[in-house]
Amino acid sequence: MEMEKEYNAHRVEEKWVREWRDDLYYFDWNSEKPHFIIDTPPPYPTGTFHIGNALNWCYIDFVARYKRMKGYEVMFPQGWDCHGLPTEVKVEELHGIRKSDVPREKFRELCVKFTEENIEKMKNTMRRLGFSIDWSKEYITMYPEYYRKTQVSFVRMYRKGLIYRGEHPVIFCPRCETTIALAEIEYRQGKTKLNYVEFEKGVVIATTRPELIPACVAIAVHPDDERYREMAGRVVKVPGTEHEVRIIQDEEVDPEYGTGMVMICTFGDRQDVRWWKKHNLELRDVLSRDGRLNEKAGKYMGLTVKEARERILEDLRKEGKLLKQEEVEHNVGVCWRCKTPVEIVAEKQWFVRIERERILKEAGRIRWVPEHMFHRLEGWVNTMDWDWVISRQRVFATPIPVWYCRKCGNTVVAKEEWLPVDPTKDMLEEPCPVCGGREFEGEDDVLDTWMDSSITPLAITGWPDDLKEYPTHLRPQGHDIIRTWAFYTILRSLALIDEIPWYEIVINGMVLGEDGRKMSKSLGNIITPEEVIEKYGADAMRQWAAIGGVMGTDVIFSWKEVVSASRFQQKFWSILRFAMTHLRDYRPDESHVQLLRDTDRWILSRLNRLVKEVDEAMSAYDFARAMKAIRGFTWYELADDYIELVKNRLYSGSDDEKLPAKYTLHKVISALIRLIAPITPFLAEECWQIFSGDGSVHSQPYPEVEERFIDYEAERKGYLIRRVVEEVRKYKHDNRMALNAPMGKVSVISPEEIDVRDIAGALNAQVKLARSAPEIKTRIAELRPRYSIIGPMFRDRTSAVLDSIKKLTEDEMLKLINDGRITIDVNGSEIELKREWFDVRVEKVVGGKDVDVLEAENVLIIIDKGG
RNA sequence: GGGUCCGUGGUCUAGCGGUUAUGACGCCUGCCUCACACGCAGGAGGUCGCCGGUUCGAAUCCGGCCGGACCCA
Repeated sequence: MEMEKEYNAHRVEEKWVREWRDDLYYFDWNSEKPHFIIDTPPPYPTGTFHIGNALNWCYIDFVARYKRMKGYEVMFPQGWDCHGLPTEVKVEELHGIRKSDVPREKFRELCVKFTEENIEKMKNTMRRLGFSIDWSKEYITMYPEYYRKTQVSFVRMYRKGLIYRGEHPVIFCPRCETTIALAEIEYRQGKTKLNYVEFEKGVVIATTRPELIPACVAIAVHPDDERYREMAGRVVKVPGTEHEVRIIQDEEVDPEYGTGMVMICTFGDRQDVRWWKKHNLELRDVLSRDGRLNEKAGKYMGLTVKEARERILEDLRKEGKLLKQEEVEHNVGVCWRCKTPVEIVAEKQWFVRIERERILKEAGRIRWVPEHMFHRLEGWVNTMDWDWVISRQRVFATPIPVWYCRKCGNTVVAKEEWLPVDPTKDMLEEPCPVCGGREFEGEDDVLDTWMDSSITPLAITGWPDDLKEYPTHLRPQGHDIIRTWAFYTILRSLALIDEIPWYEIVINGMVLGEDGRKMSKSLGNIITPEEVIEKYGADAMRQWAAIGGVMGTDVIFSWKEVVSASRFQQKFWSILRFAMTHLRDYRPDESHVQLLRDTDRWILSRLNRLVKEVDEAMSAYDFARAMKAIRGFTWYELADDYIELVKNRLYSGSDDEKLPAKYTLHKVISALIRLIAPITPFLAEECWQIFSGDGSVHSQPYPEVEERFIDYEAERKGYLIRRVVEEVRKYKHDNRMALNAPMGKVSVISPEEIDVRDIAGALNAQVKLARSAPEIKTRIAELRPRYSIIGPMFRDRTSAVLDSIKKLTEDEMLKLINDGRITIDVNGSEIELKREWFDVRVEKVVGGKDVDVLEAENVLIIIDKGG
């Protein structure tokens, strides 16, 4: 097969997308190989697989392909976390309806159809990127076979007392008209007015939320605050209302803020909730879920929060009770989906109990990569003071499998064998176990989407019917969802089966735009995977992902990196193209090992150390190190040096000279193709077909380190050979000679025996090796101690030793060089110095005028200019 | 306000106790040398954020300061 000069990434990649069969990646529970199960993130099917997803999946795919080649049976499933408000909103827009305009069931169907289409779109991108997903393990949370599992998890946790229904303040998003969990709040910084409001003479509170004055249930001051000490216990009237509140004391009041007098209302913020609970205060829930004040707000009833704010301030001003307003910085909690400021309301909701100590203790048993990401979880768990609200007032979600008896109000939770159910349409067959009533109200709240996605490791391992293996091996995810997905999954796994969900969790960073900022529409710095593929192909993009950064850190998208990645592919292709002209008919034969020359042994040693390094880096999820090592070796050692050195031998050497070079080239190419396979699967496959044609590269074993080839002496010799060639090339360059210009006779004077065959080939010169050069006198110009040797050897005596070295005479230095050692006196004690502790720079006195002398390391190169 | 991570040539980055600080991109010079001009061979460019401390020796360890990012209140 003729290889084209240019590597055509698009043609190659599209070909393999078509030709690879899905069953190449099927996971088999019955396989004898050690299993490696990855609990992959189920993305939200928005219809676009964005570049952040791409980074995450590249990492997963590197691991999956690497582990497969290392002999593991790898499960790389793919799920879709379908439920949730964004889809509801999209569907409403798409059909120009409100969800209440059509029957619940009909609306759900529209959402399902919409989601299915989005999944299809995203799958195409994922296939094009070459991810080795086991599509037979795909799960979709909106389908009954999955959400049945969510419902089973609900029922089991309810029976264990870990889920309860109760009245407690919860975060509420007026825009989404639903409760949300603490984890779903974001904070936005902004400016607002701090209002000084006089309740009575001497009782002036400072508040940023005057609209909640009707919800005031107490006034608090710091117990040590001299100003208000005698006021504690007093009862004051709340302006604009008929009710009265008491002044109480609490250490958490900040005397410095405002007047040092704070109004507690139900509820302005989470601090209010804490005070309300601690002091057992009355509940004045003036805010309804439509975002308007209710009858408890008296004359302000029916106003929105914003309107109420204006009206109340106006009234206060009229009465002269608004003493002053000042601008302050404050943080407002907003809904993470729609960025609307959230409110706190108290309502009957379903909750999951949070066992903080247990979760932290168990989470500590999981290996976190990078380690410090565990602190994120720790920090989050330690600030959670409420349980997890799991009921949502939405439609497109897993139904809560519960009914309420119309007669006695008893709560009936479904039995497992009834699941899946939808209590809004499935009626209960059995009578109420308490009163025997037959009339029930189905729960029409639904479950938080995280209830679906927090059981993914269980779902993929067969729970609840047939749990095959647990914990899973790896959870790869972004640091943005530590407090949600990671946290909830750990919680649920412990709650349901008393086991951690995974042995290991690796946390990746976010993708930033080329300007180093978060990608966003408004900044216009969004890059899509599609445009990267279109310009440079999937492998180039995957290389960017690999090399972009260390696990856990954010990665800046960079076209430059993508371009240099595609250049590397061309380089790799060219190397293969060269190699194949010599390997076409070559069959590797162990008898060729004895013919290996210094350059061959050098590159083989380097290759095997490369395999070791890349293997270690891959297993530590350090893809950047792996990729950099591969690139560096391929480009700067194999291509620039080894190939340049052996070219002459391959083109015009004898068989005994050619065969070891071919043997070496074969080894190196075979290993390299397999090393790059997890990162650039398309390039690797194409190259493997040309090189070997023996099955898919993705079914090959990972290269093994062959210890017999690791040879530091060969590496030193190889290094010397490269240095000699480098020096002479520089000489040719400086003398404006073409690099391949013939140059007559060259003598290499080396203290060590090195093979000059390839030096001669690379320089286009006759090269002879000599051990000594009697016609050249040398003078020691500099004797530089190697601190890395001398320091550790002499420790605190180093300075003294160095001083004595400085005092060495020329003769003593010569003796050291010629004999390899010399004994000197250091503060009265005898110390033997050795040749190898020094770097030596010599100046030479040349005998004949027609000779140039170069030096590399300890080697002299004498160029016969008469040539 | 608390926590975490991070400040290395113009830009990005490796190194995290021991020679003259790694590499890439960009820049300059020369070369179409039979794998590759998406290339080859050379070259210029750095007070390793600042100040102290530990040490024979600090980009590297410790403390403080300055600056940035993220997470949380």
